[in-house]
Amino acid sequence: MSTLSNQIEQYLKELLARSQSGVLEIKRSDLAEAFTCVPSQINYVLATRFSPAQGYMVESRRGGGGYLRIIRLSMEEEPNLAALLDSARGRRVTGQGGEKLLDRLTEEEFLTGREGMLIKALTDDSVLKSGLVQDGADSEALRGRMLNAVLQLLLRDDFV
Amino acid sequence: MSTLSNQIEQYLKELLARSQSGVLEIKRSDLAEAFTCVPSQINYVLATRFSPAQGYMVESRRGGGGYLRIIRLSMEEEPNLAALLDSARGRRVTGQGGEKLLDRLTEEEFLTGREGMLIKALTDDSVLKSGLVQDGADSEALRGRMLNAVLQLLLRDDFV
DNA sequence: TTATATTAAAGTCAGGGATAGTCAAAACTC
DNA sequence: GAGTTTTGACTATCCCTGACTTTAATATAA
Repeated sequence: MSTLSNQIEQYLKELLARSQSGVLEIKRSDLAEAFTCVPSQINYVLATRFSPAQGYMVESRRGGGGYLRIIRLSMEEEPNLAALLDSARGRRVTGQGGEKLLDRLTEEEFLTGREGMLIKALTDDSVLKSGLVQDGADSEALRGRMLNAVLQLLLRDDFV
Repeated sequence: MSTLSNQIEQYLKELLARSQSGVLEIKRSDLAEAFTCVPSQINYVLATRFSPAQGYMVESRRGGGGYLRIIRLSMEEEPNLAALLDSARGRRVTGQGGEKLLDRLTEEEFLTGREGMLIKALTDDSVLKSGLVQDGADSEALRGRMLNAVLQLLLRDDFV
């Protein structure tokens, strides 16, 4: 009844649930062989069912000794962060808006003072807008992606 | 899980950690025999994991009585950090290059593990290269400016 | 003693193997 | 027919090997 993609999804989520650390490492080729499908099928499953919006993120490595690493995000444990991530998805963020968010994250102790300063420095207009005209154009979109990456990282189960 | 290269890397780093002087001298042929591989495998490991950018220097000698000498470069003193900043000014930095630099700054304890992870996430290709920007070139210039900003911040007297 | 040959290292580089990623077309489901 | 799933051809990245080159020490010859 269930599609192959659903089966693979269930299998991965079961392994992940058992894993305790919230991290699952597996070889794409093994997985594909176990389910008798082409390897790229796995990428489809990951893309459609293990996105950050769905509470997961995926890292990987190619070449000999390559792997997939699926990481669970603590959406339930940190509803405030999860809500922020959700509302920030795909948003452009101004310099001021970014500072506000970072101050808030620092105040609520999701970030240390140093971390807040570092991220502010990295997301400052003086860094994102180079002398070149074109770069500056969508610096706010870039800042949005950057802050999104921060929120995602803070939600990682294995981020201590 | 681990590739041969990883194992050799770990082995060498362990020996290096045990040697108080930060210098390790070893014969390439012995090492290759110990790990049952061709000698040139060792060169691959040295090139990919013990580069100057990663905080190591390798000297060697051919012929009878030849050897490899791996030297751990320490950044204990601030002048070295300043020198790093100087050499990085205006430079474009690849994703790989950025990761290596951040790993090193973390290992030398200029950054905490969390800070390193945060900055890696912020300077990742997936963040810097939007779907809209075709030019990978620009993302490397941007990464250079970002890492420069990190180094500058680390050098500030009032940055605790 | 000097020159040459031999032996014992390490270096380089190109190619093949092992993975994973991308994308568009075909196949399937509702 | 629209949306979803599945497939496979092509690409990117990392690892490992072997043939060939270079350098240094030692042995041998003149």
